[in-house]
Amino acid sequence: MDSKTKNRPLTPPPDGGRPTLKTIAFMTGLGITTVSRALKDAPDIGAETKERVRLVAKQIGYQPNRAGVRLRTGKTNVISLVLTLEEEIMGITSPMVVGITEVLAGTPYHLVVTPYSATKDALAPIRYILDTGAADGVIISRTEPHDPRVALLTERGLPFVTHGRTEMGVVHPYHDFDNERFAYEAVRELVERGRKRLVLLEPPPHLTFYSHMRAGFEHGLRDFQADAVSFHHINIDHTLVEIRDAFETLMRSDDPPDGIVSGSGSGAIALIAGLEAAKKTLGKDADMVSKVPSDFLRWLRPEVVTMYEDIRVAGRELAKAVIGHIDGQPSETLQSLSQPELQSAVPVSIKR
Amino acid sequence: MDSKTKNRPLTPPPDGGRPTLKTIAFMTGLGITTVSRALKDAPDIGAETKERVRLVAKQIGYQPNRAGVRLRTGKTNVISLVLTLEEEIMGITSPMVVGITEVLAGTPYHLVVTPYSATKDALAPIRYILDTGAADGVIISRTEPHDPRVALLTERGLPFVTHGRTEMGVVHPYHDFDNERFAYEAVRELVERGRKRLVLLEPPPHLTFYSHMRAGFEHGLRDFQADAVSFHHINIDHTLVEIRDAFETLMRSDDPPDGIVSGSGSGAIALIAGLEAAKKTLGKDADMVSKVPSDFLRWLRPEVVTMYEDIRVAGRELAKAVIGHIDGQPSETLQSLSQPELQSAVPVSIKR
DNA sequence: CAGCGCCACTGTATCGTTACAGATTTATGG
DNA sequence: CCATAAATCTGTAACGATACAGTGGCGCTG
Repeated sequence: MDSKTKNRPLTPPPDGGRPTLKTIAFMTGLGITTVSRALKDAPDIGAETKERVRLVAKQIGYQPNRAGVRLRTGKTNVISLVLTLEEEIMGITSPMVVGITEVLAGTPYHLVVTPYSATKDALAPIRYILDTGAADGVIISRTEPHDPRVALLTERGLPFVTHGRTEMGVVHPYHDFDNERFAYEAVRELVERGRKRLVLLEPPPHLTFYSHMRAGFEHGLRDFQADAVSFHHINIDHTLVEIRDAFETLMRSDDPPDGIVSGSGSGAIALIAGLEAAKKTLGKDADMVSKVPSDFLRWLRPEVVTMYEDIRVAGRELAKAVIGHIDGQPSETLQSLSQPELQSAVPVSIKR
Repeated sequence: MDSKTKNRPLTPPPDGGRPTLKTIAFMTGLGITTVSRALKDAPDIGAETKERVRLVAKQIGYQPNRAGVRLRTGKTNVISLVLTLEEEIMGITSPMVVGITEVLAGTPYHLVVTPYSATKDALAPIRYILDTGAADGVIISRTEPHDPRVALLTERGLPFVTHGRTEMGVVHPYHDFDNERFAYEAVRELVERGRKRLVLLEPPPHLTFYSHMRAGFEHGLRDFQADAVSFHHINIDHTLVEIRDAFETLMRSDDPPDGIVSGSGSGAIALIAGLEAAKKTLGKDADMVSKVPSDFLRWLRPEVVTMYEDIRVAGRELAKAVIGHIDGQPSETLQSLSQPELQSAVPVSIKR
């Protein structure tokens, strides 16, 4: 056997393991290189050969070895979802993961969940991914107006998408919920119910959507002529107990609010508890509009007006956007905003 | 330069990229093999050499290239969490993922989420992982008494852990919630409140914990002398609307139950809605005990007795168990059962 | 018919790591 | 003083894929 024959595997590949390019090369009598190029539809391979290779590959269920591809090309086929461990509250992660995987299912991408402790450096997981080349694309959430993660990822040229916008003059893919619109419509709803003294349970001030929600709230107050009651010392990142206690105090004060806008579903639960601890009744002494990621509030407290944020759809949009970014589509085309959906009452079935 | 010199890199490695074994070999003047073996603490490397290598590796922040290791050894350093896309209900996935990643954070393992559509074949993702060698270990949930996934994984020798037990005479790692105990204690609670006609919202019959929960329920009925009201045509996998409607019908019947055991938190919500649609009052016409994965029910409906299933802890246990299995620990030592925790009332803060 | 270009295919080297089989040096025993 | 062992280190090949630089055959041109 002369040395020329190395690329054409005359030795059958070990049949115990999974098929490789070598297996197909052996079966078709072609060279490994040819098989590789045939499968990527390269222009210098004959049409009939491609067809044969594809057929054999399909027959034996060939799937490229990820480690081989990754080692040679650097392509990981991994999307990394970077999460705070603390982000679990009200289970926003579940539908998000579901939405993402729904989209990734039709692609070669896998989803890797990369957590970080909120008490530590939010940049740490990003650095890890950059340093080790752990992913082809990254999904991050809880964005800040000047987000160092966005800066770093942009600088290093790693495709990413944010759940939430930034304000740094960098055009990047994002998906966001229209929190401004939400708060504006929430105010409208409350004023339509005759409420005039409104309070907002807002996001923590360092996150971008804080200002969106506040802007919508204040715009609504102006347009519909209502007044704000201050509740700035508390936000949706506080514990339920803290929110409840603070709100009870507020409701017991001389001039309590009669309309409540809650920026989170779990926050709404604490607000309700605080209101009731102050011996007030929801729907009578005050009305509430809340953003919610699920159905529960609507089922248990139908008197709360709920606006649904579909996290599953967000997951889908985010996944599509990172992949788009990886594929080189311009960032401007990878930005989307989802609108709050005013939820109707729980469906009532017709009784026989 | 003679051919002997290939393993000792006299050429400095490309300094643009991340450090490799070659980088360390160049810096220490050692061979690549030596460096590799030094870092794994192999017995044939001198103590002083090991120390030097470790120091340099640490200094330059060396991290093994996962693709290289994976290609050479087959070790992926991946744990795969296999989920139904439909499993999102009541957000069980979130705390689970958090728990798992908490444990994996201290290891070289990454968490990959591998979903499947419940309407399709539950074996498909398992086969994929086996065929492509995509993971070193697998976490599966929603186990059945005779679970084909467990059979396949055992047969093929891939380490795994189940969330839930099986009944197939195969000893394998698992973590489970003691649903029997839960139902038993739930019955006790209800009888102590004077309830005698009890109904169970049970798991779907094909899952293993169906029989656990039923056994506990029936055992409780016997021990505490209460009667069962049939509700077998409905289980926790039905939609909220279906559960509510069926339960409303039951509550409107001639001889409705006065005690309710709910096998799921979201199911409880629908049951409450059904009960109230039948113009009954929770706590008066009937009492309810529910298994819950979160705080919400306790906050919104304090009259429901809740038993907490800590999914985050489950995630931690599952992660520890797969890793243990991978490391060759005997399966018998990797089995755990967590007990229901009767939740106290929502904490009340002391008012000034 | 030499020369050229094109088509279809192939060999080699390489990514980073590790298993394996040496190789070198020094110590030990007879 | 030579053979042997022990201790420590090293080269080669391979995992599976792909970039790159060919190679051989064929037809066409002048």
